[in-house]
Amino acid sequence: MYWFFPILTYFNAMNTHSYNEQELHRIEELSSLRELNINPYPHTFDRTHSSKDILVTFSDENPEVLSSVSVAGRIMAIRTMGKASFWHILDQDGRIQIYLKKDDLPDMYEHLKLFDIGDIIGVEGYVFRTKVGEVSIHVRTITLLSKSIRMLPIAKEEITETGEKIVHDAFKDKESRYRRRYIDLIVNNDIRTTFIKRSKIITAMRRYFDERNWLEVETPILQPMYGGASARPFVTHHNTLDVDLYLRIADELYLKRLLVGGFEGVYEISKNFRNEGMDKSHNPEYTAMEIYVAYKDYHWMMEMTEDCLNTIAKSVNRSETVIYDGKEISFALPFARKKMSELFVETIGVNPFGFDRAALKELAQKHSVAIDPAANEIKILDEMFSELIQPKLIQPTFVYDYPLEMSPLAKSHRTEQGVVERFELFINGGEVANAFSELNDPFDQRQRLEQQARLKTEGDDEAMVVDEDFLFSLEIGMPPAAGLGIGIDRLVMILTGETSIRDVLFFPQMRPEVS
RNA sequence: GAUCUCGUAGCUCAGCUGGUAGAGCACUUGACUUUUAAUCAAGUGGCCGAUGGUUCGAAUCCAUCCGGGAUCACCA
Repeated sequence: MYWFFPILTYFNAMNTHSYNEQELHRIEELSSLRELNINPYPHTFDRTHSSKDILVTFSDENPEVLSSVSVAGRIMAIRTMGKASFWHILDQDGRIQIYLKKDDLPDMYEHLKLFDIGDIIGVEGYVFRTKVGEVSIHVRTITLLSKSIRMLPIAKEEITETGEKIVHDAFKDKESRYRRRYIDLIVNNDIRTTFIKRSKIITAMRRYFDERNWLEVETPILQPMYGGASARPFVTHHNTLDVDLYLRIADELYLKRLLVGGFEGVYEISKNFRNEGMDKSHNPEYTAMEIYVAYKDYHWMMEMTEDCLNTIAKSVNRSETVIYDGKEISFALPFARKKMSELFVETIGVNPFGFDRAALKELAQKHSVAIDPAANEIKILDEMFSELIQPKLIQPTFVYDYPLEMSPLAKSHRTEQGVVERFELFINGGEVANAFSELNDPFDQRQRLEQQARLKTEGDDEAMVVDEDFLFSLEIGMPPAAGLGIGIDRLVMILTGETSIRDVLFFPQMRPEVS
């Protein structure tokens, strides 16, 4: 049947894209393959091993253990020496060399010129070690599994005498890598391991919570009213209901409703959306983990947080330390704990909690912190903290006991006035986690939200809105509880050593390309 | 949003104060039955991000725009 699919058939399906000369040549190869009765897109292939399986299993003493293996992967290098060829194929675990010899592939060898870098193939053969010492597969049968039409940017890897790996002509243009991440993943081995580690971090976190019988739940992304954080939302529209809906900025208020509903430990790993700027540590959609545990407070949560992160770090890095941005970060227990007010005293010699606006402005000026003239007390305080103190918090540090006005969903401190039971975890000067003893007094919560609503009418477009149903749920009664949010992307950045959030997201947000 | 910087072949990059678009890899053809950045020989391949301007002449100079990166501002 295949000979009824000449190249003209393909032209009908390829009008929308432009092909260069090399790509047109590959499309011609498709026709040649079909004329030879070689299906360029078969349905399955049975593998016995991955590349890594073979490399770790092979032994020179007992090579016959691997006398018949089947491996599949993408052709990454072709070195033809007349009647014999050495290729490298890449599967999820890495590369392995295959050896193709004309004598052993009498029917296929001459057709191998129809195979290109980028094609996915399956091979069957026996494993041996070449003269030069590379464990390789001596191929008995080769099967085309997917013909590649587009050029792959091929980097060449050189192993120096000292064993150092040099990559020549690596695919490194950031824009192309982000826009065509699938190519990046094929070609740049490091980024693949980063994403594998990202997955393992999330798995380790989930395992930690599941082992403690906390329930993973899902709450709405499309919300009639947004809340749980201070941020500007995305707005969308539901046609049938004819209402505007918001993409969630946090899942806090829904998870607390579940505590009201009787669940005693719930968590969600959620995509959140914030309609704000983008930079090395902000993407419009990002992943957060929020967890709420009944009958606990923020002291307990601090211990759980450090233990959880310590467990994850050890699990994915096999080490309590990681080098980040040239600094050694240690996840060893316990993490440092600093009261926010004490940090102020340590840094500027005074605790500014409770200062009026004029006094705060003067203090900010004294320490050269630029302040928006319209900023209220809390914004000035916040600004001073993030300018003067936050950059110094390199090792994991819990900062706790925040000013009440900064934290409308946190419970008032049991002994201190004007302070809430809240902590944030900072690593390398960046905020990684945020937690409180959750406010469950419905009257206090109403006052705080109404204060937020006033700020909103005064022009603070990140202030929260009053969610009456949430308040109603608190009136039904929420148990005392501790809540924690962790920025997953930032945690992944630190544990993988990546300094841009775009390098821990498969598909970071980009401006659309104009065609 | 502001400033700086980049955009040349599929990839990585040269291209100087304006004068016929270059290299390596990749690709094509040929040689080579244990190579590994394989090698050797000969080739193909470009709207020089886009649009205007200056000029006899623009990849190069100028302006605007479009994308990216970095820094800053806002935020997690």
